Amino acid sequence: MNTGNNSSDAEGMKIPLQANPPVAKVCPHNVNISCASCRLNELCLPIALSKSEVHQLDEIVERNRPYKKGDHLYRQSDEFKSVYAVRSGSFKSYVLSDNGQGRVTGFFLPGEIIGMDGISSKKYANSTSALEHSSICEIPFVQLERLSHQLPNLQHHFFAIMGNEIAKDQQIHTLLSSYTAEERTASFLLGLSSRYARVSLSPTRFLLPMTRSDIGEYLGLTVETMSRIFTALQRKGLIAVNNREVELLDIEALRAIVTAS
Amino acid sequence: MNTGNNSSDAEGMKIPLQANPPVAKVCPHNVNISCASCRLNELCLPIALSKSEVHQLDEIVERNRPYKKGDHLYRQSDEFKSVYAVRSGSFKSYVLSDNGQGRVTGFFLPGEIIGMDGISSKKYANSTSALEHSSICEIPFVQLERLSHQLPNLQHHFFAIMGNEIAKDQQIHTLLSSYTAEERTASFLLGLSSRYARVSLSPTRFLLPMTRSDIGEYLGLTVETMSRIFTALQRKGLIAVNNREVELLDIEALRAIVTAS
DNA sequence: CGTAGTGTTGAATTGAATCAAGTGTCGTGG
DNA sequence: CCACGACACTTGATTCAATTCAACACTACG
Repeated sequence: MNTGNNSSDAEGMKIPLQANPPVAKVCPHNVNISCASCRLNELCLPIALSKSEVHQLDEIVERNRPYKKGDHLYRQSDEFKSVYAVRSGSFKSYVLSDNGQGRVTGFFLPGEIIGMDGISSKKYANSTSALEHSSICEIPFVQLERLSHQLPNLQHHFFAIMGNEIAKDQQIHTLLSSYTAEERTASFLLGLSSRYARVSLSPTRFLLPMTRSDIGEYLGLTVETMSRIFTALQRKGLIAVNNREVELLDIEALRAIVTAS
Repeated sequence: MNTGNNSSDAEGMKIPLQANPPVAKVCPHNVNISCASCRLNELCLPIALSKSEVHQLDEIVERNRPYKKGDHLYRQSDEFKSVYAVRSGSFKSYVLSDNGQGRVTGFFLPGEIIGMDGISSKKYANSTSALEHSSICEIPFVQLERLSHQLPNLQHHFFAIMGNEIAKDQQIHTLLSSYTAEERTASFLLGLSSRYARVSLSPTRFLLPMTRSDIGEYLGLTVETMSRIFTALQRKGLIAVNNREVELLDIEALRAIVTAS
């Protein structure tokens, strides 16, 4: 009910769209992996938990089969049931405005938590779908709360995760309310860069899992503007773009653009 | 250290800037009031707590003396120590951009919680100051965490408060990324309206505690645009404005503006 | 191989910013 | 209690960044 239409392509072996594939030999979409052995456990929910605590967390985590591009984790106003941790691939959250066009509210990379907007109203405030072949750990919220009550470390950490989300959202508020198109784009690219770095992927070369249109909706700009800015940044020698492939050639200069504001 | 320069005007008896003063006879800035007897306890942290639980919460709440207009609760990158519940008056959070000009990231009315952006980084991400003579309950976060661990109700409720903040921030993301100046303003006024209603003040007549410039910074618009939009909405007969005094004359029409997007 | 989705580029348009010049309001100190 | 100064707000003229409209190129996938 709250999960979208998964594909039947459960054994998909497609190489992930990351420029630098992870070192681990296991398929990143592998369903049979515990929190304890997950290469993301240092960044995800298990952070700061002891071995036995991680084991308890493991018990409540549901590892769904992989999601195909476009599959939904949940849809706007579905009943809130779980939060999700991205194990591989990437997702976008979006809302549909009354006139039909969507607005992207967030992108999620491995190790990041999805769905916290539904906690208070008991309904998800947006829809979330996979941008590519991806896999997810689902954490039923009632059980997460119960376990948090038992494990102060987990409670502390989940407060921190939510606080971080709040801080990030406020940065975006500032970005949208005062940055130019170029500043927004530079900031977005730098943000992606550090998020890829966090999961040990190259911070300077990566594939964008989302379309220009998605980025534009996220940054409050049109596709055309996105395209023009990418071209402009490339002409200035700050980045190299080829379709979804991006290379950041001059991080300092990009940072200077953002800070200029 | 983390609190700004409070004034010595502890016994200030000024009538609060609300259009409809609260029914309670006690001074709304009164320092000596317990959570149990606070008229906001149905909307604030004590929600859903039992009598004895409220009593325990009471023990950790610090009721500082009132803040004068402009006094700071904390400043950007101060060490995170507490979250704050507004008891009376109002506050704004803002960040200063490198070129010196500020961007307002939030307004806070009675019963609302301030400071959650500092939880994860252990530093406040913005500065927060009083917009008028105001009073606050300070809740040291370490103790709030400890108590949440003991009281599942409190843990649950604080998760909900944070989730609500996240959902709200995402709505603003959408607003900033796709609404026109008029839509933003209408949405802002309707938002204020329901927040005043929540604390039993008139949803149609209220005084704005913040300047046009504050609103503009919050909505990503200039003061001049704010002024023009207010005038335009007034000419259309949707609102009546006189300085800080606002009356919403046609809520449905305002809603229609917002939904039009 | 064809088609739908994605991306690019150009020209015209426009909503809001900027620049500029005021008036109104409030709190303070003389 | 009034006068002063600082700040808050308004209104108009002009500019500009980004959107819109339009046409086309690329790619990827069934």
